[in-house]
Amino acid sequence: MEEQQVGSLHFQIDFSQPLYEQILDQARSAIAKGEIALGDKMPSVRELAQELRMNPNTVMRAYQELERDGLTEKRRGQGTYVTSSPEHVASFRTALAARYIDSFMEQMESLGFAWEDIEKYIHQKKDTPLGGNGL
Amino acid sequence: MEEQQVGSLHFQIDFSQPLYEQILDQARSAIAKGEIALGDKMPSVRELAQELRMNPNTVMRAYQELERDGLTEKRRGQGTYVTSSPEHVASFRTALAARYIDSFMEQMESLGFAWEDIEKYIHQKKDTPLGGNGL
Amino acid sequence: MEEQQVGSLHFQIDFSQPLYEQILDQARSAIAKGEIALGDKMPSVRELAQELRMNPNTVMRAYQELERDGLTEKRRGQGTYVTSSPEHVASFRTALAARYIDSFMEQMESLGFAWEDIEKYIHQKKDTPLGGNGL
Amino acid sequence: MEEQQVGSLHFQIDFSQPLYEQILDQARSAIAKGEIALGDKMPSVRELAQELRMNPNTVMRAYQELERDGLTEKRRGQGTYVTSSPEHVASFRTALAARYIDSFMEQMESLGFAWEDIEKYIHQKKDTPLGGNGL
DNA sequence: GTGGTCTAGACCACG
DNA sequence: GTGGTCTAGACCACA
Repeated sequence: MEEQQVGSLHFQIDFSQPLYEQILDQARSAIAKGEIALGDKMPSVRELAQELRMNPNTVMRAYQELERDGLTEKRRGQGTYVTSSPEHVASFRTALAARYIDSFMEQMESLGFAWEDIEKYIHQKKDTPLGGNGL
Repeated sequence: MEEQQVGSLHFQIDFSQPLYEQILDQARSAIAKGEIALGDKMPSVRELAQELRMNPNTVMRAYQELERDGLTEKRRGQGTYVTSSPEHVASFRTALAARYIDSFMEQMESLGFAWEDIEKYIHQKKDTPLGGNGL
Repeated sequence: MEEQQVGSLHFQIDFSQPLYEQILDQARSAIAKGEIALGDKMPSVRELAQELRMNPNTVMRAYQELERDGLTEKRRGQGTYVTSSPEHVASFRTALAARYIDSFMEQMESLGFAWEDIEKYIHQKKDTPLGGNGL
Repeated sequence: MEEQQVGSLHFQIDFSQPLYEQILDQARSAIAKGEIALGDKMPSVRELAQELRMNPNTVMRAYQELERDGLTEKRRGQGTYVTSSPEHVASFRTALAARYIDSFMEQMESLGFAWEDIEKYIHQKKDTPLGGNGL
């Protein structure tokens, strides 16, 4: 469980998931939450790879995905920049949230939980761990 | 996207995930939802492999995980049976649901959504797909 | 977890071990502890198989082992009898105990525990579960 | 009865038990005893398979169990490493020892030996093999 | 290079 | 018949 600060970005890496995926998720999160400002320069692939002690290919793969997401853009000879379009970020955020929700609902449904069960759980929230009857 | 009925179990297999994982998930689901009754015999490894047109080893791997989950039990020379303990099933179900919920909440949090946002979404849901303002 | 009383013998069978092995172990135990008297008649293979709802072959296999152990003897046309020689039982008991002890010590040694650790544990016995420093 | 040195690990394989189980037991032992240091790299699946002249799948199965025990951790594309958490090792060691002890006590009890008999035996031990009177 | 998944097919123990 | 172990060898994802 490594923790690294690189510019305004903060990374926390372990070995339980693919490394490129962790970079990707955490960069997405930083952009979605505005922890790194629109239009800002991302660390270079090389720099980030060095800081995180990874192979540059691993970082590059994450950066490619970010660009495909529309969250970053490469500028020739200058590096990678966070998009300056708030719309891009917003639409990405809702699209990803939708995917998360769908997949979550599918999982819960496969265990026989209905919307109501989950809703009930959300109302209880952190106060009580999973109870007995249903959820 | 294959669909197969094997005894009281229904399988739908594609190539987007490991095969043994799909068998595992769908068998878990069938047991958790009571689609296959407690104490019932599961299809034999060979039979299921043949029906799903896959290698017996692949099916066996899924069956081993099911047993580790406490959802099934092997009887030498007789076959694989669903546990007859409702407690095992219930505790497995809540434990897995808890994992799903935690991981989902973490994902949503990483996009900057709070409990309230999700709650709000659930209240709208199904009627309206993902909206524009936040979620 | 089935429980069955057959004559003076008591069996408790589950599916976590080979069935013939459970019969064997429990019959050995009954003879070693004198729960069935020297010279007594054992249940017939058929009878025991019926009571335990097993294949007679399974029971037979256990009976063959018992005879190899010198704990029982077949009498033509009469059935299987517990040996009437206390020496046979005693020597079997010590030999088997020796095997158990050797194998146990090997296991504990493989985890880096020495005689002294085990001795210490035995002195504490059931009072305290496994503690922190060493054992 | 093969003997093989692989890195800092020593393996001794025969055909009396499943091969993967022997690898598992001996690797557990090496880790529990500190014969391989915390955080060290294990031999790769392929390397060990080649040295022990067995199929990589067989080695992999043992490695999967080791990871489930919390004794090792896989790092994608890098290899398998011994956990660097002494707590994991310690808790595994005591848990396994407890299982060994319980099962041993049950065996001895089934032969009619009590705690005191075993204690007595331990006090004699090594000097004298199994005696005649009781144990 | 690493581990992970999968297939095809053999042989074994158990009932 | 059941599940369990093992081999040989392919192909994939990740670093």
